[in-house]
Parts: sequence; structure tokens; C-alpha cells
Amino acid sequence: MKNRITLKELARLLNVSVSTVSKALNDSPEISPKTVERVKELAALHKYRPNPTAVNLKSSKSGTIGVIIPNISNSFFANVLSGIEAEAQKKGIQVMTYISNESLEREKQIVEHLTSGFVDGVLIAVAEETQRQKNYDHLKSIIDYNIPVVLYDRIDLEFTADKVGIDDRKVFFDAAQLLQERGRKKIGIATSIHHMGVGKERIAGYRDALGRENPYYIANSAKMDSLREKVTNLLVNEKVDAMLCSDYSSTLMTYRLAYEHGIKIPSQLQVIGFINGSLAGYLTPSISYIDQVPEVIGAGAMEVLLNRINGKMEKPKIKKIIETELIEMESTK
Amino acid sequence: MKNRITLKELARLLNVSVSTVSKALNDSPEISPKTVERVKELAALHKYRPNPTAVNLKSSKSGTIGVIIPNISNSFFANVLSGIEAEAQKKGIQVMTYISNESLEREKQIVEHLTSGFVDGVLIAVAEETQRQKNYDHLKSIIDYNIPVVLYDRIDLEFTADKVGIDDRKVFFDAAQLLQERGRKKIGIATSIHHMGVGKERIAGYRDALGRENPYYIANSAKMDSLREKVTNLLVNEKVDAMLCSDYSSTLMTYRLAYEHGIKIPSQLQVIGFINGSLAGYLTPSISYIDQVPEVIGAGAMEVLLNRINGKMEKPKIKKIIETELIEMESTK
DNA sequence: CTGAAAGCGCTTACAG
DNA sequence: CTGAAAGCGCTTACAG
Repeated sequence: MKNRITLKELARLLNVSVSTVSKALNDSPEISPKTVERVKELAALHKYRPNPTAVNLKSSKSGTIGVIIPNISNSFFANVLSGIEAEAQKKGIQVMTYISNESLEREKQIVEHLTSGFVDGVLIAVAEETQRQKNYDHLKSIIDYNIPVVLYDRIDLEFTADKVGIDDRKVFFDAAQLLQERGRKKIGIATSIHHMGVGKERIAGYRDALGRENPYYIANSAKMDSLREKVTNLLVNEKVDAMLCSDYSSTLMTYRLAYEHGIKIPSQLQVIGFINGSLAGYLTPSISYIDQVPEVIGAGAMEVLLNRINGKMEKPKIKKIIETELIEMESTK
Repeated sequence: MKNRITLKELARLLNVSVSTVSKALNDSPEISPKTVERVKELAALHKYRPNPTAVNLKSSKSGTIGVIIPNISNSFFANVLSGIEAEAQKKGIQVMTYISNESLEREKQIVEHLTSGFVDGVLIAVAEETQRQKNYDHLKSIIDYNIPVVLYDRIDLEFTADKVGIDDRKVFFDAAQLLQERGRKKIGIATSIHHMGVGKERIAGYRDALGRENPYYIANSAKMDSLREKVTNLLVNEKVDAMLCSDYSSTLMTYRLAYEHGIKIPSQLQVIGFINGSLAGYLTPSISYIDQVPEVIGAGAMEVLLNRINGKMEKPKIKKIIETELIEMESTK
């Protein structure tokens, strides 16, 4: 058992005061070069590292941020976390991870924790239930405690905070247009997130592209059974010739249903999905997808948060839009 | 701006000492019921919560554990994290997440951080590079600092610590046997993790099942291009009639290559993969897979770690094996 | 250039 | 039953 050495112990061994040791290690100009050298040498020998808890207590900073993730099974969020963590590592920040599982109750508990002083800032994608109920009081309480909050990805909601995400409306507008350019006449949309802000924006983008004269084909449900039914209806009865899928589940389900009903992709049905790149290329056929660049969103959110923490930003909240890319693969060719 | 209220402030408002307030809030029998009530009332009014950093400093515990994840894009690890986080939440423990990206260098940096006193314990799945180089010195250093370490999932390596994972050898033995029972004669294996302990065990299980008399068909490479070539060779030239895939990438790649070469699943080729359940059912055809119950592994590892931290376990290190299940779907029927 | 003192927000052994 | 004091491991304004 190695016991971590403290300043006090170092001071005793060197026959100087604790203050001197502390200053020497922090390169204070007050201390003579000779002493600095002696101190640093011994510190290195004993592999001294300051106790982070003590430093935090003094500075009333924790060097830690909290990240709230709605659903880690969704690889999009896993990759956002990856971007956050990479950026944190560069800046020497620790990341506390919390998973809300889309639950308002759980989100409240997490926030309760966070406001007790664990973290210097919070990154959050608001849970589905929270958005459905439009209950943002707990989020306000974070801000009341003077802890900066940045919303990532799920940014289309009526809550004032810094936001980092994509332009959901434009992305879907562009995607629908691409399908039109490919000669598709009956374009449907599948979504399990239509009751969330981002979901609504995506549908709005789809409508914008189709225009008033064309009928809309919308399969929307957060319940998988019901979504399955609605998508099947679009594919089999309405015989749409293209599908736009707004999220991971609806993308995979659309693919699966086309397979089950013997509908050929892309000849009979073109598909654009929201799915991560590594999976997109493996699907059969490979699927055209919108690369949401999750790592970039994560890193961007982290950057905004750090600027906010360090007081480097103007008062008004900002909205940072990350550019996405539509990657064409077999499903639209 | 709400400033967090402190014990001192509370004491001032109540005209008692800080000690009294502290004891009252901690239900010390020393304090009169009346005082306890007064104190608690005011504390509740001001939503007092103890500063965790100060409490940590006193107790020299952080109530935090560190989790090192090799690769978060792999949904298996994302789900393990989910299990860890859920268990942590129950026990009131915070989780610091670190992603090694399979890099030894990064893993060393993370450990450097962890040993400076941030955490009470560490959960780790050792990075690929680390295992390849068998360089475990940094892990030993965690233990030297008296911080308990539990290895999860990647447990077949020569490093003594508590371990929680699955019986990789048996799982693959059983899977290969199932394919034999289904009448398959030429069973191949695809793996991108053959140089890791778990990968070796899986191949060993496959060999055990085939026995000495049958030829082995092994496609192994950590490089995707090279793996693609080797799997193609098994499928097209060797004409294997079943494939066992040891990990996420090799599973998806095998499926994709069968599709590209017009090989029908399951009639011409039966496949068993390592992939998460939600994806397995959506693939076309749906794929039989080994459910590694990642959440259970995460929760189990957390439990062992907490017991270790609280000194509730005997000296010798333990190995906890989690039961898996083979879920049959269309690809083996 | 060095050190004693105060303090970050708590807990707890000790005295009264 | 209450409070003063010491201490967890640091930093820093102040004195010398």
C-alpha cells in the first residue's frame, strides 16, 4: 500500500513550511530558484500530486462537468459522448455521465444531484418525457444555481439556454428534395420522435419540400408496434416509392418491413435514414444516411460550455448549428 | 443567482454553532430533538445540501468510481455503461467515464488521472493495444495506490484482479455445437479480436466443438480490409455453410459479404453473431445471436467493485461469470 | 525569500 | 445538550 504523499509531509522532509512547498510547486516568483528545485525534486521522487478534492474545495470549482444522455443504446448519443470525452480530455476536464432513459423523474433526480455542487457545468439532451410534458423547472433550477447549461442535439424546445445541434428542418428539406430529384413521386416519412421538437422540425422540413400540392405520407408513433403498422401501411397499401426516416428505430424498421414484404430497395423504394455511418455501410443494401457528426456536436457543446464556465462569452445565449452531410449509398441509387 | 447556503450561514441564522448544526443534520443523538427540528426546518427552507467536495475531503472518499471503456461505438460497451450507471444510481455513486479508444497511451493517461485521488475504484475493459503489448504496469499502479480495480468483459488476460464477464470458451463451444446440430458440416469463424484474450477463448471454444478431425475455417484480422478478404475467401472459395462471428464488426461484415455474393441466409449459410438484440431483430434476415447481457455485466462489475471498496470481500480475487443466452432467429432456421 | 495564519465547508473527539 | 478546537489537504494574502 502506497500512501499518497501530502504537502505537509513534503514540508517536513524538506524542513520548510507548507506554504513554501505549495508556492514552489506552483512556480511562484516569491520562492528562490534553489528552493523550487529542491522541492520539485523531492516531489517528483515521491510522485507527489495535489489532492484534487482539496484543490477543488479551495477553488470552489470541481473541474468536472455532468453529461445527461437520454438513451445510450442509441449509437448517436454514444458517439456524442465520445466527442465530449475527447474534448474534455484535451482540456483536463472530468466527465460525469448520467443516463436519463428518457424519463422525467430520473432527469429530476440527476439534476438534484448536479445542483449540489458536483459539477461546474451541464450538457444535456432533454428526455422525451420531459419534452412531452414541457416541464423544465428542474432545468431552470440548474441555472438558478448559476451552473451553466448547454443543450445538445435536442434543441428545438422552448427553453432558453445555449444550444448546439443541427438544423433539423433544413436537413429534412434537403433530403426530401434529393428524393424528388431522383424522380420519386410518393415520398413517405417514418418517425418515432414526432412529439419532440427535433422530430417536429424534421417533419416540417419534409412538408416544406413537398409543398402544399402534394399529399403527405406520415407514419408516426413512439410505440414500435403501432409504428410498424403505420409504416407497413405506407409501404404496402399506399405504395410510397421513397421513405425518409427520422431516427434509428424507424430507419431499421423501414428496412426490415421492406424486406418482409419483398419490396426491393432501391428500385421500388428509395430510403434515406438517420443512422450511424459504420452501420449504414453494412446494411443490405447499404443505406443513404444523414451524417449527424455526433462527435462534432459533442465537441462543439463542450466548447460552448467551457467558454460559458470561464466567462468568455457575451450574455445572450447562443445557438450553434453544426453542418451535416448526406451520404449517398445504395438505397438511393 | 442563488448562492448555496453553508453550515456556517445556517448556524448564524439559528444562533447556534456550526457543530450543532452539523450534528443535528446528521441525526446525532447528542442533540436535543427540539434543536434538531429547528435546524432541519431551516435547512429545508433554504434547500441546504452539504458541499460534496468538503464531505469528500473529510472522509477521504469521493463517492465516485471511474469507468474505462475501450470503444463506445460498440453498442455492447454502451450498454455495459448503462448497467453500471443504473447500479451506481441506486447506490448513490457517481460515475466518471473515460474512453481509451483501444489505445495504451490514452489508457495510461487516464490511469494517471485516476490515481491522483479522483475515484474510490475503477472498472476497466483493457484496451486492445494494452493486451497486445501485455503491458499492465499502469494497472498495477492503480492497485498500488490501494484503489480497487475490477475488470469487466475482457477478462482472459494475465493480470490478477477481480473479474466479471462471460465464459467465452463455453459460449462458442455451444454455438458451434448448435450449428452442427443444425446439420452444418463446414463451419467457419470470423473474428477481429483474435489477438485479445476473449478472442482466443472464443476460437478455442470453436475448436473444441469441431474436434481434431474436422478442418478449421478461420478468418481473422483486426484490419477491416484484410478481414473482408478472408471472410470472402471462406464464403466464396471454401463454401462454408455456417459462420460464427465473434464480434460486432465481423458479424456485420459477414452479413454484408453474403449479400454481395448472393449467398442465401440461412439456406446456404447459417450465421450466429455477437450483436445487440435490438439490431439483431432488424437485420434482414434477422440474425441468431449470443446475448451477452451487457447491462448484467455492468451491474455485476459495479457490485463487485462496491463490495471491494467497502471491504466486504475476502482477500482472494474473484471471477464472476455471467450466463449468456443464444437467441435463435431467422439466420439459423 | 520564507513562514504563520486564515480559510474553503465540513466532521468529530473532547470539554464543559 | 452545546460549542470550541482541530483537522481533512490545499492556497494565498499578509508579515517579517
